[in-house]
Amino acid sequence: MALDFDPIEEAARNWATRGWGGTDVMRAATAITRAHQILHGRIDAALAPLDLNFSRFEVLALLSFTRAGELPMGKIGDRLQVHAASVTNTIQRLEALGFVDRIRHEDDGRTVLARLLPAGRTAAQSGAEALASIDYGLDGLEPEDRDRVTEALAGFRAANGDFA
Amino acid sequence: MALDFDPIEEAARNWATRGWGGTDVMRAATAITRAHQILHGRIDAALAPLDLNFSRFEVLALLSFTRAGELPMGKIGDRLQVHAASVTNTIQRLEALGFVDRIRHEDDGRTVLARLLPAGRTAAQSGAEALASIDYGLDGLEPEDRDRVTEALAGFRAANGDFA
DNA sequence: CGTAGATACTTTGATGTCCAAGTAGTTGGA
DNA sequence: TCCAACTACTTGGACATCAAAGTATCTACG
Repeated sequence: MALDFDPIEEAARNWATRGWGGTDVMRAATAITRAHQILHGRIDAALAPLDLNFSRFEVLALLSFTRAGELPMGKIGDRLQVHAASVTNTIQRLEALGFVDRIRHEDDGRTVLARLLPAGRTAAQSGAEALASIDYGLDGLEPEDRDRVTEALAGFRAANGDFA
Repeated sequence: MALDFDPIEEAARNWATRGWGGTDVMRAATAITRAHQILHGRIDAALAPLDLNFSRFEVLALLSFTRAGELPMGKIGDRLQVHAASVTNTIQRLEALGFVDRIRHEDDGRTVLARLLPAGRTAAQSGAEALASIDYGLDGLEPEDRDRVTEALAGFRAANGDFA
């Protein structure tokens, strides 16, 4: 289904012809969007055999990086920048899969801790290997471009409240 | 809600510590994902007052670039790289808003053409202005970084079947 | 011709995300 | 001590996306 021209350049030409302005940012934004679509598809495909998708893997990876293997729901949302309701949903899936369970916080009755189970730790490890084996979906991005993209976008993220 | 550290660099450190490999691609992929989240949120917010979101705007823009202001549903999906069912859904919304209508193809009874209506053309114009006014969501991305991101990702997209 | 297979689109169902509202527990000031 | 405001999470509803199945139409080949 590949087109025989770059749809972004085509759109940029039309954009400029209409005098719509901001052509360079339009191109960059569209490139990011399309790259994300490709990435997301490849990553989810690689994780599917493990009953994971990217969101679920991110949670398992985050938990496996903590000392106790557990985190409050709210902290997970903060770190992964997703809505609290999405965290609830994701944790419910992981719980059904036997990868995590939920426990009450000792001192604060409002807080629910997601706790990594042995099967979840194994799944995180397998997921990391699966992602490494497909170059994290970035097969085709030249090594020197990887850091360039990372650096260019780091400034953008910082300027937009992603971190201080 | 902003963190006081870069969560990507933090994840990269943990990643490397665990010997999970592919740290540089992980950083690039995560940066693209987060940038996309920020972009998408800003773009949708800018378009919301016009009863549009990014998908709907893309369709209107695409139609406005054609000579006759109409395209088969399938072509729209090809150009925007979205599933046929999503095109059906998006066109139904745009139809309910009075921005497009659907007509039968003269020669092929299977084909449905989405046709831009005057209100839709106006909305596309307004949307383009709204996006230009927020720098297409890329406020904070330095001008010299814009083309750098576009170029770096063009190679990636081409290598992944986006276009020839 | 007639029909099997291809094509174009829609419908249905499963997922995932967000927002807004609801519930439960905590905290600080009168 | 008490209660109003705040915090943490869950629930329900709206939307968007995709996959797979269903419907209608077209085309190619015997």
